[in-house]
Amino acid sequence: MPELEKTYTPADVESRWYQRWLDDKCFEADPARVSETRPAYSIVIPPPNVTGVLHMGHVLNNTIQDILCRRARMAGKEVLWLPGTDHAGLATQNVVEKTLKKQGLIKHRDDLGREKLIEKIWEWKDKQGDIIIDQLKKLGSSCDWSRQRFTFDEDYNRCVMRVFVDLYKKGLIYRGKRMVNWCPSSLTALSDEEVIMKQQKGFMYHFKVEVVEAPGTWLTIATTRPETIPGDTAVAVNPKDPRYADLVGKHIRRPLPLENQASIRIVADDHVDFEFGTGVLKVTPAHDKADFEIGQRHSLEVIDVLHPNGVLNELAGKDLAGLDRFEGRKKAVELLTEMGAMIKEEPHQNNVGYSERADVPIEPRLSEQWFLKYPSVKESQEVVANGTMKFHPDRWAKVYDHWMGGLQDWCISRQVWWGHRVPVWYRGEETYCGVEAPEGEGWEQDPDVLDTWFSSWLWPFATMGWTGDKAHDSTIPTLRAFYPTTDLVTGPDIIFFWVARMIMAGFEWMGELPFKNVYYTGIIRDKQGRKMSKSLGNSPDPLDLIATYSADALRFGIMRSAPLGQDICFDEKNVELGRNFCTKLWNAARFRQMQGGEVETEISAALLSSDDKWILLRLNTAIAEVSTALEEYRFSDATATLYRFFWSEYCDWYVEASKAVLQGSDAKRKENTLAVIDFVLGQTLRLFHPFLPFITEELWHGMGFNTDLPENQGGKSIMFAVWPKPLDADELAHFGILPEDEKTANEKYEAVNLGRGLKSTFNINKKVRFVLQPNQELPAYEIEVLRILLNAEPLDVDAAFVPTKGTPSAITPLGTIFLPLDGLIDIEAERARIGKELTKVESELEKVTAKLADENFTSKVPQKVLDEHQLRKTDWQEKLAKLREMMSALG
RNA sequence: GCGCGGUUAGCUCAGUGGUAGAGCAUUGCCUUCACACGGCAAGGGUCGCAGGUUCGAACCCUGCACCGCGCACCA
Repeated sequence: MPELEKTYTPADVESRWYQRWLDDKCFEADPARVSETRPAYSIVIPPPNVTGVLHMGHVLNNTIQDILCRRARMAGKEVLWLPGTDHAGLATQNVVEKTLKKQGLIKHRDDLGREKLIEKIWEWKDKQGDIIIDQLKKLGSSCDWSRQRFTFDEDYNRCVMRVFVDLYKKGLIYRGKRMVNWCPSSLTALSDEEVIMKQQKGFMYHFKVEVVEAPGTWLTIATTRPETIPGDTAVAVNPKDPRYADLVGKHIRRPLPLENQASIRIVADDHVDFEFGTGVLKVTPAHDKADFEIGQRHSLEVIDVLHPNGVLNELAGKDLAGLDRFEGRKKAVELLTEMGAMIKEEPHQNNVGYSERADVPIEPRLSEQWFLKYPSVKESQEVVANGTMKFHPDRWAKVYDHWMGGLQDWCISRQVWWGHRVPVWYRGEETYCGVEAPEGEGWEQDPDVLDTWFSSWLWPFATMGWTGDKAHDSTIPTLRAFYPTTDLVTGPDIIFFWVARMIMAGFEWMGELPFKNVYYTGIIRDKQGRKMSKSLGNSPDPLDLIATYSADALRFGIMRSAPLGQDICFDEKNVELGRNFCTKLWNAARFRQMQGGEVETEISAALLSSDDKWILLRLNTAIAEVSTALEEYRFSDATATLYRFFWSEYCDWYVEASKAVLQGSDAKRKENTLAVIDFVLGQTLRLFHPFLPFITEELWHGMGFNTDLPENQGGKSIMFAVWPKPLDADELAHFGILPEDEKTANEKYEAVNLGRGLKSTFNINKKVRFVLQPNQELPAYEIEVLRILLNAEPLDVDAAFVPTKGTPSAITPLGTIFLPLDGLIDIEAERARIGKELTKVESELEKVTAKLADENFTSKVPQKVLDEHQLRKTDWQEKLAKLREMMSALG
């Protein structure tokens, strides 16, 4: 056995092992190895943006995926974790444009033009695009890097084109002039999902307009957007509103623009809520979705008063033209006030749609865009509703179902340059849609590119070689072996953007669901409960954390604080705890090494102590708990079990107890104890490996646990060692372990706790004499363990012990423990201590006695509960009697 | 407005009907030959509020409050 360094140096160890795993191709999946006895397990990574930098969300998400993959490998599965990055259309173009502007190379993208800018972005991608990939490697991610994909690779682009053409031919993709969400900052259309509603504090402006046919009659209109008045082409009232019934069909004079105070119609429309505002709605078909629809119903003119960038145009009139929309609003109020039309402005809270990325209010805008009617909706909705595909936690299924039930056509075209270009060409009146450009002269391709998510939704199969040719695809080994994938791990914030669409795409082009389980992580928040974000600067840099605490520590820390489906309150303390845990593991291994070299013998049933049996039973429990927790995606429960088992049970109790043998003179027993330790440590390292891949690998080899194992079962790497199984009934019988063996040791440990309590109460911090008045026969071994755990010197066992008056004592399952204080007895202190305990026991006894005396209780309760209470009562009674005895002994 | 989640020790959270738990933090003691990134011990909670069901409720039901999120939305 090589000797372990005194201190663990994770930085060296982690980079060394990661390189070794890569060199040995440990992460590479081979479809040919998949068989009935070696099932496939696959995950596709949620591709991070190429512009991305690793943040805590990635850490959480990828640690979970890595745990699932590593656990699957140890369970003997052929594992594919398929990695890659997303070209992230607009986001990436913005980043590169900004960089170029900063470098002073361009003032505007038009300085470069489409081709050149795309070239620049590719250059940037080739240089910077792998940063996040390298960061994922630092975390220990066991992805099959030989299969790394990019959503804008040539192959992938072809997939996107095929899908577009297919949908176009099916009539599901169409082009149309519609009201869309327009981002005046990015100058592109957005999908509904990219618009986030934000509450705004603004003003409601009330202004009056005169009825043309009845001079002197005025209507009051309430609006939040007076700058759009020049675009008004009607006012609307509810047909059932008696106040205005006689005005319908008449006209009012539109106050703006001043040079064109047109007369516009008063129409009746059900959309108008007569309880809101004044019950009179100004209708601006060009700048409001609902108004546009009213306009359609009443054949109103559409007057667009805004430039695409949100600046008012000449149709807004000479006073407003050239002003930004918000400046224009102020100006419009001024103008209305000057002409005496403004009645009042009152503070008003409303919700305004913002562009998710640019964080500016979007404009509803009439424009020509490409739309998609979602395919395979029914199957996709059903597969989740009927539980064939499982969501964890399952409450997200409801959210999904609700969205799927109210699908709106998806605006898929974007007016940016970086992305998959719409595969449609025009020549005069002709339109051509195809994967390749059409033959012949004079064709011009549609300038738009596709929404990034229009490529991401193909990720599970486009990354596996899909071509769309069914006959061919069915022969592709990767697709055959690994599609559908097993688990998807992602955030609930992209359930509509990505998950739902992938499900539909899966059914549409593979005829099958893309994954069987979806695990939704929580959202990482800081200590104050705020979402972690760049702008708040409250997100720690994971790489700093790795540098300070190690990747293992970061993984363990984040898993420990990530309960199923709950947001995560991140605290660096958890990472520190992870680091401490690794140190503990390292030292526990060193302790084993210091006890001697390799053990040749098997564990001998005859030589097992009660402590050995206890730890083997606790290990059994831990294995079962961790395995179940992982199956149910309860990662924080799994780490809690590991922590408890290893730190409290193994280190604090078992290792300390085993010192009785290890420091003793019986070589055979010592050998046997070491064999138990090796067994437990070996199993423990396996259990830990998915969570702490690096230190477990280092110790696996450092302790020589790999030496006698076959190459592919732990000889080469712990990641292929067999996942532990609890000892079954036969094995337990073989070792002579009975369930009650746990109790024997537990009683001993309880006695220790009570003895230590005495010491602490009386402020004894040296080795000191204890006397045990046993209530049963105790083997010498047990006494020695007791002595060591109590740190007693000596521990006398004396059934006939007569304590000096006032000697502190404790009633334990093994008998009464005395702490003789030879002349230092503080009778008052002891009386106070016993008095306190008496009070507690009396009150407990009272409670349980009262319950048992209540016929209402005894007649209705199951026998089991009754027995429990009866037993408890006896226990308290015994304890009470002893305590009284002790009290009276004090005089 | 509709829906979802949360409310348990100072903090982060377990705990789905039968004696209120863990880790961290705090306090005290201990540098004992694996580990001070450690050991041992102690203090600390009317389980958000009000009703109800039950022999018995942190847990089940109803209502309410507060925090967070999602969807929808009226100018």
